[in-house]
Amino acid sequence: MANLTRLKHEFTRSSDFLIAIGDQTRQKIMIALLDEKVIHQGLQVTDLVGVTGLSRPAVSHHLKILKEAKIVDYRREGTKNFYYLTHQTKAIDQLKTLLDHITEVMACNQQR
Amino acid sequence: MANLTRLKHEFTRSSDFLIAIGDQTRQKIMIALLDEKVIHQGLQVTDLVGVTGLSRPAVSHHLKILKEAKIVDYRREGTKNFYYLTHQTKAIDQLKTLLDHITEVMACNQQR
DNA sequence: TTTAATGGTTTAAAATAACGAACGGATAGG
DNA sequence: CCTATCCGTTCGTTATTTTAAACCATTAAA
Repeated sequence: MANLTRLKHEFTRSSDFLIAIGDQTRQKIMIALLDEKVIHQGLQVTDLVGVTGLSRPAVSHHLKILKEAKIVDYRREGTKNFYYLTHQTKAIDQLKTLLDHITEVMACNQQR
Repeated sequence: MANLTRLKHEFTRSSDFLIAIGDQTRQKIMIALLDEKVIHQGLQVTDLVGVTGLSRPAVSHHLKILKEAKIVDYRREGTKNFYYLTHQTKAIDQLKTLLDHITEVMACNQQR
């Protein structure tokens, strides 16, 4: 009962995140950002254009979505914007919670 | 290095699942199916039409996507199709693995 | 066999998302 | 001040997704 209401909220809460990370282009961007452990100062939009093979406006568009999903953030330096992953695990944790609850409810149904 | 290659594959592997569960209508369908713990014999398409407020072809379409993502399956009884959640946790587990690895790589970057 | 119920598929329309060309704003360097 | 660099935004186009009307197949019931 309350379980399903909770699930409903958790689905809603994780929707943006799910949509954000479901897209192939955005996955490429995230992987590139995960990769920059050497540089560790963020990647410029121009760099990500190279990674994705898309135009700058397209990349800019995806970065906006990732930014709104709190997955990335950026820092200005002159005219340059350095994008990096917010090292927040909040969205990840919330999604994990959702997945756990789904598993839980399924297991509960399973046994009867 | 190999970490990122692995992540890339895991992203690809979970893509269908992410896209499937990111949609609001499909979330409604899944919640309805999770709810049928009393009946526990599956829900008919007509039932799901009521739940979602959409037309039958639309529901049928979403069920197809959920079916291809191995999230639901169905059983025929005469002219009736009873849809239920495959109680497979494989896709869920794979996604959890992905999330764990992301967290891992992020933590690794964090410390330097 | 005829009629009703159930539901998948095809088709076409509508809504949404993704995309690049062109533009403009801000900053750095000369 | 002028020029170049970097990047977001606007706009119109294209691609993809979502949707329902119409159609067809299957099965059950009369």
